[in-house]
Amino acid sequence: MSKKKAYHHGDLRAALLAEAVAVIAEDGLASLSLRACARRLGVSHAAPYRHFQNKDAVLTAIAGQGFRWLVAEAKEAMAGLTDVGEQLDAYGVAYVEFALRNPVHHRVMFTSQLDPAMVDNVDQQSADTAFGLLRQLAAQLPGGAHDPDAAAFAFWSLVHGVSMLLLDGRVPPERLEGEGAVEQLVRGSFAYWRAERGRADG
Amino acid sequence: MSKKKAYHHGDLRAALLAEAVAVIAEDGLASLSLRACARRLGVSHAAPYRHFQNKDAVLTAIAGQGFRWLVAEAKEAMAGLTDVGEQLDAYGVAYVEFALRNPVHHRVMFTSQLDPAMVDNVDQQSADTAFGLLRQLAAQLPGGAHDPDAAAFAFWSLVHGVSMLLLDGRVPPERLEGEGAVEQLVRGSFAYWRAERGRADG
DNA sequence: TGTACATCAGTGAACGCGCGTTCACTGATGTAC
DNA sequence: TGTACATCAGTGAACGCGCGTTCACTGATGTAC
Repeated sequence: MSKKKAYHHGDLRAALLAEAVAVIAEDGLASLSLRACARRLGVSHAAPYRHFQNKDAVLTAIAGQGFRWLVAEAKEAMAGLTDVGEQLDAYGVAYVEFALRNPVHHRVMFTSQLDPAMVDNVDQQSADTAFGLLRQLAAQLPGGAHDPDAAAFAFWSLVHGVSMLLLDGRVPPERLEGEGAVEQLVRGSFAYWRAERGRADG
Repeated sequence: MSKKKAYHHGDLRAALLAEAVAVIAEDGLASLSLRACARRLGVSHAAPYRHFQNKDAVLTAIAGQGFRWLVAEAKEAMAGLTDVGEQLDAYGVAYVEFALRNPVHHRVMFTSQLDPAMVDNVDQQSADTAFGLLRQLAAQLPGGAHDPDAAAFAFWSLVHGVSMLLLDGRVPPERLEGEGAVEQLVRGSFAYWRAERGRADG
């Protein structure tokens, strides 16, 4: 049954995105090719062009998907929390967990040079939302002596840095295993900095 | 005079590294090719193979060069400072400034998947030194309630994150202009976190 | 200072390759009546 | 329920391309005596 090949794929667009992510995970961004994706999906190498304008459009779509997922997961992580500080921290943990769970998306979102002309409106909005959320939370922080932009920037920097270092394997893998290990690591980084108060320069 | 083409280039190895960096800066990592570098240097496309085993070796050499530069610059930035906290902060500022001054190196050092077999010993040492320095400083921090590894990790995360976000253009360029602007931004991030003490979770 | 020779850093032709993209096409699907 | 037709999502051949890498070669350079 499942052997019988339908002429139409069903959802080639989604399948291509997933396959591209898989290829990148296996062989690296540099060796991604639409032809290889098509081949792996048992479809002709011209088929992808029914769904994407070109190769760059596939990468851009992956980035967009990543931003949408990230926003959804961050919101879910914050749901139910009322304290702004706790919400911020939960966002941070969700951010790092998202990156670890979707390393290819994270890579494509942040470290590949995407053609801005290719970016879809909805995706751009999600990207803006991801940062906007942060900025909004920062603005609500009590004792708000901070410029919200600066605070959002500093916060994002830390969680982004934690993500990158973890993805780059700069932390022994055994420290990432087990329930809540990542969360602890992230919260540990927060704690480190907060405990640093009162040092030299103010 | 300078028009007369010498059969021997002089220092093709160094020239190739520089040219590769220039190509990546212009067209992105994906479109780096040794043939293009050779062409731009007015040398046959086989010439690079006198100096590098293959294309990957060029990238690895760029990463190695980056780590050596980073270590040198960090050390210079810390020279003369006696307070460990100040040294750490100076390291952090130097780190970000290095990244902004050498965006391609930073990218290659951290976001390209390099073949570990390719990494030269000296370069590996420099990479280890870059983190080792940090760890060593962290260990000397007064009031050392922290695990030095965790502290080094948290510190590195923040400066790495700041670098990545700046390189990705997530901060309006006008805020990076002018003497000391970057330093202020980095120190501002430190300050944000340090001021965060006493929040919710401990 | 001169010569012989080893070594080094280039050359240019050739290999085989997979890629992105376009095109005219055809089979499948959905819709109006 | 059946038919006609538009539209959609595939196919496969073909294009032109630049790439990485190897090879046998040659011109330049350095060294020993």
